[in-house]
Amino acid sequence: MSSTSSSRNRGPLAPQREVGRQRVADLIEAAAAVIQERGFEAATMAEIAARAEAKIGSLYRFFPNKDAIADALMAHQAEILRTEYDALHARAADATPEALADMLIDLLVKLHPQTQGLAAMLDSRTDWTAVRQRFRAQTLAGIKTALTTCAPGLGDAEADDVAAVMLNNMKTMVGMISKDAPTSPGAPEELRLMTRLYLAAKLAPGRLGGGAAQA
Amino acid sequence: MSSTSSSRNRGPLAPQREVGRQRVADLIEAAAAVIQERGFEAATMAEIAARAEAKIGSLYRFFPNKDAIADALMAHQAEILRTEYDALHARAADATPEALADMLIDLLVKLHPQTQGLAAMLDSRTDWTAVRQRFRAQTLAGIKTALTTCAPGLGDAEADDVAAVMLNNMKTMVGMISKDAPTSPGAPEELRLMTRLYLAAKLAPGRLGGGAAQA
DNA sequence: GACGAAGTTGAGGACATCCTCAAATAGAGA
DNA sequence: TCTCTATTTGAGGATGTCCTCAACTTCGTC
Repeated sequence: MSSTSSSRNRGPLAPQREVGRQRVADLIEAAAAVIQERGFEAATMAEIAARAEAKIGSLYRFFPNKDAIADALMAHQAEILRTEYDALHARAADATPEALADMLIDLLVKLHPQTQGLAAMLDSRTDWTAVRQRFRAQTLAGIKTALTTCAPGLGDAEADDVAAVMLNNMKTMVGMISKDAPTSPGAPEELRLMTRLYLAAKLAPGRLGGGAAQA
Repeated sequence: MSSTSSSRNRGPLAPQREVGRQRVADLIEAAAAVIQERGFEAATMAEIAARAEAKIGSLYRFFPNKDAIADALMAHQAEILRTEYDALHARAADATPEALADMLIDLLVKLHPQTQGLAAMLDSRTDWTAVRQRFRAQTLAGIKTALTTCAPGLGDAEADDVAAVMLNNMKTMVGMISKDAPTSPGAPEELRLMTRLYLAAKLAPGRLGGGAAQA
């Protein structure tokens, strides 16, 4: 019954003094690091506190339980996503499909270091589908806007479909570049090539023969 | 220090009587189901035993610890992969790139139900990178062989790269089709289209204008 | 300096899970 | 039937983690 946990706990208990604000900042940073390394379940409150050079009691002063830490991290990540996609749309207006493909791919790659903690959390908890879907929807909406901004002629349903494919390509690229990924060296460039081919075919049909639109 | 756990425990303790063999089979099946539902960490020995209608002591008679169960499941999955890719290579010889794209995608989709437990395990344990990479390498080799069988002219390093991209496309398709995936309805077909476009460009260049081989 | 609120500390309660083990039972072969 | 071994059973030990709480310290304000 912890599926609604994210609504039960109102993030960190607001600190009132400067020392408290610093504590909370340190704790959040430590939590992100530990969760990224070990996953959410395996990350222990004790280790999070230790990494922030705090005692376990201090951790529990500001975060009533483990889920509250997760909530705080999520709120942080959601804000980052929002601002980044806003910035993207401005540049999507007059871009070629190939350029847009690069922009989208590079965006997630750039965001990756800050988003790693989030990914670790969403991966390690099966019962977080609601939160996961909120993030997914937010990201898909951002991509879709970029797509239709670039190619206003794209149909609505089709834009959804293309956005879904693009999101997966972006995720794949992040996975390939990620630290412990034993991918073959040329794979990222291949992925980029495929993405460009695809977006060109979808957003500027007729330029590449447009072919094979359906089996 | 449980990273070498897979080599410490020699799978299930071999049962000697028919009733024992049935127990082991039931336990493995139950373990696969529970791990798939809850993830490896959250799956408890008690629940696995209960689902197999066995007592906890019976579970520990055949599997000395939790990791032994994981090992048994992995061995099972590896065997499935091996036979399936062998079957694939026979059909890859005289296939168009588009047909090969379909074959590869449909293969993982077909395997998905049996592979779900494996995926759940590899996802929930950070310290399983060695095993994860063994599976990844095995699958990549299978894809690579299919690719070079279909297009003998493909270079060796390039085949590795293309295989990596294809594997990710296959995984993405599985994710899209999977039960709790809120993907837009046309997305799977879009992914298939992209995969076909890409393989055609790589394996039969010159047929689609070959274009944009590099930026 | 005195007061009260904010923040610190760490032992330990509550609970869940992995795993053990000794006694009981079932089944195959002599 | 008798014996020996495979298998079952389930209470409970060992361990680890989340979280509590009451005593203590620090800091801003009057």
